[in-house]
Amino acid sequence: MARRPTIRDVAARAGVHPATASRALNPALPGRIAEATAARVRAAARDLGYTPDPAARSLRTRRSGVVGVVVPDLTNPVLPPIVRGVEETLWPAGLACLVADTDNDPEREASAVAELAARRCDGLIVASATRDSATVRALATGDVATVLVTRDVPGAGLSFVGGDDAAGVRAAVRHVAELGHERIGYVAGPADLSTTRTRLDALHAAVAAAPACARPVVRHARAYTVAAGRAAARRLLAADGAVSAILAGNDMLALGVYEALADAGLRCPAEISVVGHNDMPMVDKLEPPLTTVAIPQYEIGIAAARLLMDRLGRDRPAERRLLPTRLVVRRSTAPPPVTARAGLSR
Amino acid sequence: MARRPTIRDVAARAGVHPATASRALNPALPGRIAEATAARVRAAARDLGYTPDPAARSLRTRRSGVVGVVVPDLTNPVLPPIVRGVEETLWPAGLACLVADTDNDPEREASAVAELAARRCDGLIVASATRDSATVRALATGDVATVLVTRDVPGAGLSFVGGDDAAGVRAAVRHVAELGHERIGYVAGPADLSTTRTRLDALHAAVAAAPACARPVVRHARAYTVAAGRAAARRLLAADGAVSAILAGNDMLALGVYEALADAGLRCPAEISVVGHNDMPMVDKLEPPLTTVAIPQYEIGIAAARLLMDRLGRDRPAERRLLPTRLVVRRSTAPPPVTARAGLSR
DNA sequence: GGTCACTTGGCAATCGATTGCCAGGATCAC
DNA sequence: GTGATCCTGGCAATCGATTGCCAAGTGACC
Repeated sequence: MARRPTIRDVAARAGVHPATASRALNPALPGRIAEATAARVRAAARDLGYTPDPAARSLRTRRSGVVGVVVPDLTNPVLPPIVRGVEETLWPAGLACLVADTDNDPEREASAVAELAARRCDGLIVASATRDSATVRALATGDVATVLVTRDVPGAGLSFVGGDDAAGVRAAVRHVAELGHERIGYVAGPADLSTTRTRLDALHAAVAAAPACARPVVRHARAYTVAAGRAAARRLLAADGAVSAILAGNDMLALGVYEALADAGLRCPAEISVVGHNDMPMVDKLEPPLTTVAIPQYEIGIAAARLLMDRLGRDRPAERRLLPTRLVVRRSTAPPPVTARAGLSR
Repeated sequence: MARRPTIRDVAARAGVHPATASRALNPALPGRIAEATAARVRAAARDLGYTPDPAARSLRTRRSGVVGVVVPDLTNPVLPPIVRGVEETLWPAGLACLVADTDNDPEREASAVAELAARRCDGLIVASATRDSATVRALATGDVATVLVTRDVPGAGLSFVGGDDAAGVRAAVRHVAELGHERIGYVAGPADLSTTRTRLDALHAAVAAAPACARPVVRHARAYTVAAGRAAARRLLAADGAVSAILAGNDMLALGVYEALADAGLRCPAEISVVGHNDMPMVDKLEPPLTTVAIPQYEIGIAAARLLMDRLGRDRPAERRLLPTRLVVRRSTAPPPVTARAGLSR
């Protein structure tokens, strides 16, 4: 049966040396081969349906044309748009995406990165990093270009692309403050993620900047899940029954807050307002539709891929890019009740 | 700077020939090399941090250790769990996943498959196939092992893994029939997808088998999207104002049905019941929570990966596997209203 | 007419691992 | 003691594309 054509077959058909054929087919070598010859080679390649063997090519060139994408959990609705952005930017540049899921497990992250390195990926896009990930930190000194997405590792000196969470949180706080809320609760995510830290810091700063607002009441959830959000929101409500607005570290947690409110018999937004973060699909269809901070996931993916490509080959300094976020006001936020539950505890 | 160690370095350190080192490291060659020697080689490899160069290996072995995964749209919540299942099954077997998104575009599907073939993928998992996809049909005669997921190409002779949609639809019809619904509407997906056909055929059969039921009223949506579902549901309601239950080809369409009902001022489930298909994340949090047919997405991914691995190398006949589906009854279904809207048109 | 520069294309080495074949030595049986 | 058999490990070819170097050919210019 017909073996795949090689460059020698193409060369033979075009009546030239394989080296000539190789050069004729390489667009990076303009004018290196006479146009007439190059055209003959291209025609031969087309007739034969020739595609260069990537194994042979990368053996010689030391580049694989493959980028590893490490995600914490593809099932998390935030990630697919990012991966799509990455993938759609990389394909046209001749780069393919190897996707590895870590399930938020540091060990699996380590083995995924090791496996990806063993496969000689040209670059890595990592969305799974915890703030102290030794695995990721080690990448900074390695020879494979790396871009972090969404989750940063402070001080590691790696490039990073994410949404401008701080601005989003500021907008959210301003929004509820303008509605008249003075006692604000915050359900934060797990402390080992940079997103948690960024959002929490921004929250404190923004609340401090709102003259009428009391110090926010903060509780950490153990994970960015609905169940953890519910538990944290319960603890928060138990700690301070006077909060009239709860912001959540992300939409999953906000869903948990919804459940905790239902458990406590509190109506949203009549009695308590809720704000999420990320603008996951479908949160506009909840009851009530969730007010949340939208982050440009797809664009983040694109930007990460571009940044990575910039860094391939050349040795450029790490770069940080924050893309604009936007507060999407829906119906989970409203002015605080006049019959002041808040008043009780004053 | 230190170049990556090669098998020659390992061999030199262990005091053996590279060929011996290669064999010592190959677990498929048990006893080919004396255990003492093999241990020495393994130790050397470990000390040096040796990992074989995949390019060199696959150049020689003609296998890349890479599987292409072609999805129609990663953003569709049905797909991530499938991809995870595939990926988590393939990694431990030493296979990596190249993911390509086609955005439901036949041209992009064709170029993705071509690109994946050019990269010498060992196998392909395709979730994007339309019933008549020439691209996919051509894979049946090619030399790369292929497994279709979720969407089949009838008569192509390719392996297929999906949910048992027909059983799911039968259960859904039985459910609404038992609730007392007699006039059933169906918002079907686009006709060029096998899932649409399977589900629609099952619907007709199941309704015909329910003695009390009239012929179902069917309208096709142009795509599996909320907007298309809404438009189709409107047409359906306009065509027959007497339906008391609407089944949808998938949950996206069901969301569209919800919107169309809201537009028409009809309450669900009091006036009209709705059933979806797929059990997407979050549909349990809609108002009302959606009754739908759950398909085992993650398991489908796993099964597809297993099937593919079975077919790698050996030339096995195509195989079809349907995994059990399950009707999840929530609150979007209820008995039809007694004040018979239906009665009006009788 | 001669020299020089430039263009074009060929030669052969190279990337790193795998594997068919072979040889030396040990083991065993007769 | 001799021959057959097995075990172990080495030799070298091979996979297919790329690229540094070189040589032949072409044209220009003085």
